[in-house]
Amino acid sequence: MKKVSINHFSGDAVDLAKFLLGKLIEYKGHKAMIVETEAYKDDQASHANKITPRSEIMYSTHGHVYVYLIYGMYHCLNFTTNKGERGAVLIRALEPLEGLEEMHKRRKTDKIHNLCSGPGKLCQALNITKEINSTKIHDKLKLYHYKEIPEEDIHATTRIGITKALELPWRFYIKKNKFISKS
DNA sequence: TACTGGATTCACT
DNA sequence: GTGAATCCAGTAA
Repeated sequence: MKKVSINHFSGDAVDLAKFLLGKLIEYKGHKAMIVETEAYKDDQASHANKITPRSEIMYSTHGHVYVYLIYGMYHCLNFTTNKGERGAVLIRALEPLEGLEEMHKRRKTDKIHNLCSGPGKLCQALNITKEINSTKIHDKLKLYHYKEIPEEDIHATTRIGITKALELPWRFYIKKNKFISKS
């Protein structure tokens, strides 16, 4: 399998969000395909809106892993992008491929579609924690080309920005994929 | 130093 | 459909 080049992470977050669909994540012996993503850049509701020690990585790097804790209980996996500008792509759902037994154990469920169908769920299933925050892609978490997703199979949704009349962020998912999140 | 609230999930009704 | 769990980054003082 061919590694995804870091060069892909120097462009716009929206482009990257779309590009990442169908790519394969390998981490700690687990393999899973990305089926749902969300792009963040100028949205007031996102960490990308302001430079802080936590979000600094989104300004200063591209092609890095950005993991943070939400609601005190769940981790969210992001990739930084947009060289020279703020931006990140949140991974919202995965299709599990290998390492399912451990995923079931961690998630405490026997339903396969409940393993990685949400940002918090997939981090729990793959044991992704802040331990890999700010590491480079391919350093600990690896990313490979896996499946080409035709344009017509990609669904894009928008959300109106909180204070700006911008349609941000852009959420992308693979149509008819049973592993996408419900929300 | 203290307070506030969130890029979520799950149990319960 | 609603609310609780839970903790730390960000902010104000």
